[in-house]
Amino acid sequence: MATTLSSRQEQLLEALRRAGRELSGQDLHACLRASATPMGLATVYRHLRQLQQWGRVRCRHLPSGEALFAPTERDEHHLTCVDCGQTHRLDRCPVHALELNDEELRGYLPLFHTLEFYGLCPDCQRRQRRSETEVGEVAGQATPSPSV
Amino acid sequence: MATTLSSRQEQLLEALRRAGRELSGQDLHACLRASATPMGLATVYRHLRQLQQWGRVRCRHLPSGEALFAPTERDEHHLTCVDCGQTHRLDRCPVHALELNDEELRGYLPLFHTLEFYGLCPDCQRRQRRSETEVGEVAGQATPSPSV
DNA sequence: ATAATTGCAAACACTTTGCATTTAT
DNA sequence: ATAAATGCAAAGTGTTTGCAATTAT
Repeated sequence: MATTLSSRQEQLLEALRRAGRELSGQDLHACLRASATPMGLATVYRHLRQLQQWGRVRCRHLPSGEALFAPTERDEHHLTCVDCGQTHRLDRCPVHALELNDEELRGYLPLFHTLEFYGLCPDCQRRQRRSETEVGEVAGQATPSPSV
Repeated sequence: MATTLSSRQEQLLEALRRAGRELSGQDLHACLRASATPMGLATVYRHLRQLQQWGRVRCRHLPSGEALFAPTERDEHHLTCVDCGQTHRLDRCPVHALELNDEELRGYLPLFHTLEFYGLCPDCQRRQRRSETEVGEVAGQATPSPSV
């Protein structure tokens, strides 16, 4: 496993740790362009990719497509509204207890996982309910099964 | 919950069901441009977004950034190599038994979740091991904790 | 007649790449 | 002296948007 990080890579990882929240590539660039050793956008992305391949950085995408990065050493799981995109961090990870068996692992060396819950936030539920009655919704279909 | 799908939306959903695997927006466009009622790329994306907001379609992104869509009625979870991007579908979902408590749910109406495991596939493990000894790796760091 | 849907092409945002320059070995 | 890392700007990719034309109500 590639292990010795370059100073640039340490710099990126440190920025992610300091931020305490997920950052986009552009965020990181903005962060680091101001630093003592400014980093160009291309370099940010080049190292992010490498760090991802080494399993040191994870990346998730919002419904909007925006990619957010975080160090894998920090567990990050979320509850996201499929409508407005608002997300909340989950404090506990319901998967910790779970394991994949050998057959499922297919020889993979597990590094990390992501668990994202999607639903409708209260506001969007209200908004959708409102617009339905306005439009005079007809053909009722079963409420989406709340089997998270 | 918006429920009455337009014929275009049905068409998209049907294509995703028929495919039996995740498709990209471009895939869908390719699929449907040939159909009896060809669909433009913009329309594909417009409806995909709507279907996502309604919780009928889920989307995940490969490490490459490519977005893949599937109907939410089909459970799709994966094991992905962070290095080469190869992914395998998981047959069972280890999360089914789990639930979020009310406090965690924050009033959300749960629609679906995604659970993605990331690691190194056997090939990439070998390749990395090889290149390390070649280069003469020094500063050893703990193997990434296999806590999936 | 009015409103909603569509396709096309242009616009867009984010990411990657080519290449000349700089920095490290 | 040789190789690796960097920044810049250009190119690329997938997705979104503006708008005029079409279709449905």
